[in-house]
Amino acid sequence: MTNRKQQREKILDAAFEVFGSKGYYEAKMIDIAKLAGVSKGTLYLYFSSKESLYIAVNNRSFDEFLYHAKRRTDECQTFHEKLYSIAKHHLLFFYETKKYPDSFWQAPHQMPEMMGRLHQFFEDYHGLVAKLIEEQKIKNAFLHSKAFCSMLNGYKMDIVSDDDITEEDIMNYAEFIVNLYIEGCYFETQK
Amino acid sequence: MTNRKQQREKILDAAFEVFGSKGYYEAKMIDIAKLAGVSKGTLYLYFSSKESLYIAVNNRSFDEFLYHAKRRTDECQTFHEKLYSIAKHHLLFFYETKKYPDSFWQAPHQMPEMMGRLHQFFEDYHGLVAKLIEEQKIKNAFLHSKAFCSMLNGYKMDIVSDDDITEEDIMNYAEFIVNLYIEGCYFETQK
Amino acid sequence: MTNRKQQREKILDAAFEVFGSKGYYEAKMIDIAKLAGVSKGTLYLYFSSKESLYIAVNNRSFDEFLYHAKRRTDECQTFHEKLYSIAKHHLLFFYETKKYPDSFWQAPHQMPEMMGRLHQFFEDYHGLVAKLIEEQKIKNAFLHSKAFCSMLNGYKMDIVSDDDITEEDIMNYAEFIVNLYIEGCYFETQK
Amino acid sequence: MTNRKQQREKILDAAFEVFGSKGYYEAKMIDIAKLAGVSKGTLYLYFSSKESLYIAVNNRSFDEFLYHAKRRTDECQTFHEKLYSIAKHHLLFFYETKKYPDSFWQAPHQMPEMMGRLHQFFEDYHGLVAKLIEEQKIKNAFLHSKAFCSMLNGYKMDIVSDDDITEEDIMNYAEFIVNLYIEGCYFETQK
DNA sequence: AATGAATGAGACTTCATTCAT
DNA sequence: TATGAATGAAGTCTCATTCAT
Repeated sequence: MTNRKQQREKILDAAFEVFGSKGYYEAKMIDIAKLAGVSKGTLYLYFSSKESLYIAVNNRSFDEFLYHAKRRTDECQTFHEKLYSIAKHHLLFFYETKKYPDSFWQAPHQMPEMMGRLHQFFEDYHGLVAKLIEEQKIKNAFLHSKAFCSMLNGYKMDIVSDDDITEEDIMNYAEFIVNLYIEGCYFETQK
Repeated sequence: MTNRKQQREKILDAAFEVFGSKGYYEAKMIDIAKLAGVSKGTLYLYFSSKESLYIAVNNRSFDEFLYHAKRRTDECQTFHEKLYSIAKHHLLFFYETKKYPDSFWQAPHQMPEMMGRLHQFFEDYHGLVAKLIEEQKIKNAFLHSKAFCSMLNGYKMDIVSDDDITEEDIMNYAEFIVNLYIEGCYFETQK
Repeated sequence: MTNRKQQREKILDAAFEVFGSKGYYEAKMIDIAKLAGVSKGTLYLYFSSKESLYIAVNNRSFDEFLYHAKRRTDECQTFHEKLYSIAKHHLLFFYETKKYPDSFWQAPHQMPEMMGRLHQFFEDYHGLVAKLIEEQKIKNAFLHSKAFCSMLNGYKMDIVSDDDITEEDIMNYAEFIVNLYIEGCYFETQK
Repeated sequence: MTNRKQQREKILDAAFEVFGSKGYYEAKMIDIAKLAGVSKGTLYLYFSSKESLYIAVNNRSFDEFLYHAKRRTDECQTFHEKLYSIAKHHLLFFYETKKYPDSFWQAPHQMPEMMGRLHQFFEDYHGLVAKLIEEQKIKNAFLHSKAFCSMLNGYKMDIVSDDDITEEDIMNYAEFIVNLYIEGCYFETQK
């Protein structure tokens, strides 16, 4: 039924919040159940274990992230614009989910399935970005993609822990990183 | 006694291994004790709790990392060389401790003291790098530092999960990142 | 559910036995669980900690004791009868629960909540007795009450440790104390 | 050596304080050692176990109490005076050691040797008092003694928990109890 | 005689998961 | 389908006691 699907989504939403704000180990099934407005037992009707619920949450998150990343770059024309759309999307994701900082692409060790899925996500994400870079005839596009995305990642902690940060700051960050990546470190310096 | 200090180090070494390979939550005090060759109770003679042991391990790790990072850049002359020494040191740290991937500067949530210490470490590290950058008359040196170091961080996963990676690969990575940072994305491209 | 209340009572009963016969510190949660026929974890569904279970046991005991003490004195007419009903009730409580000698109104130190509750119990009990005494126009009724009840308490150890004591002995004790309290030490002596 | 005896006393003093203020179970050997100014190991050179130290502390306390009780009654003439000296001594003991309320003649269950010793103490104490009572040709002197001493015990909690109580209050209590015991409950009432 | 580092049994408590209703 | 009471394995931490120095 669509009802079953709705219930599943409700649980995933709750799990996203709880896993995201507490981390996998501090998150308790009972908290997720309460937040979803169902009983503990019901969680197990939809997901076979805490771990599989965690993986499902992440999968949904990954898919959504990639879907929007792709859609937005497709709407852009120039290389600069495309990179900028990636950067914005990436940083805004941090900004919009800053209440759930543990939801950011980390896998608890000793959880091989999740590790694999995480790898695949990065593969896909970097593949997306690498394609943009390749179009510029730049070699080692995958390496470039990792470098570029890593710079974005590096601002996560700032975004998460700075309470006063604004959406405008995010845009400036994004612009800064794109310029730095394209032109190198002296881009703001008078020659 | 020097003996007491040795014992403490022995425990810290064991804790580094276990926390580093399993992560905070999957690490068990009994495993640390066994690896250190002492009893469970002894751990508590040196550290008041699992959490404080974890923090002590990280503190030692941070201090050592910063100490060497500083020493090595001091031995270099040019800007390029200095950045390269940072990059090498950073990536080699990942490489040498790849068996303990969870030892890389992550703080479990809900552990405020550790979070604070982690912040301070990054502050110190970025301060170190920012000084190098400032000497080049580059503005927003702290932002630059975060971008540069984040690129280094971005290769962590590759280093950790690629079994065939060599020390030479590390050097090439380092060189690549320094060039990318200084010259921008077209540095290998023929104009 | 009535079931939930029954389960709670079952646990309280078991806890009364174990705490009562071993004392707070020697009592083990696992023993209480076994005696109640439930698992360790179940105890914590009904009581948040060993300490709170202990307090709950005592509260129930206090309430019951006071309830019956009051009911029985209300059925009596003369001062002598009323005191005698108190004395009987008090000593019979010792007699009937002699297998659980640690259940007698002691609070482990370092347990402030329990200490407070114990105080309140004595306040209530002495208030009950003091009212009887006041009706006799006797001054300092609270002091009298403490003296009277203390005499009863003084026989606890005899009752608990003497295996051959009978219910008749208890009655004689009670009668003795009432007479001693009312008439003074020469009540059995020929002038 | 006398030195050995001094050391022993020092430990007993410390143990009295710690056991007395925390109770047997909450008292830690390390605290006793620290307070005595010796090491943990040293405790075991003088006492074979925590339990035997506890018993030794109590034994010393019992002996001292009885010694003084006896000496003081011997100095009195009349029955009233003798009872009053007992009452004063008993209540002043509570008063002077009110910082160590757990030192008052309680034996943790599951400690048979201590239970036995406690019994013997009461036997001795009541024997002392019973002799005074017997001299008055009162029958059942032992029962009387228990009643009398129990009344004294009953004020322990007041003495311990009332911070503002004075030595004069103690004397009044003592006088009150002696009168009550001798004359009965109407002793202050106008006939 | 004195120390104090080391031990390890054992206690309380948590929580993912199950299953009767 | 949904519940939530019950389970019990497992983990952290304590502390009396020992023993090499």
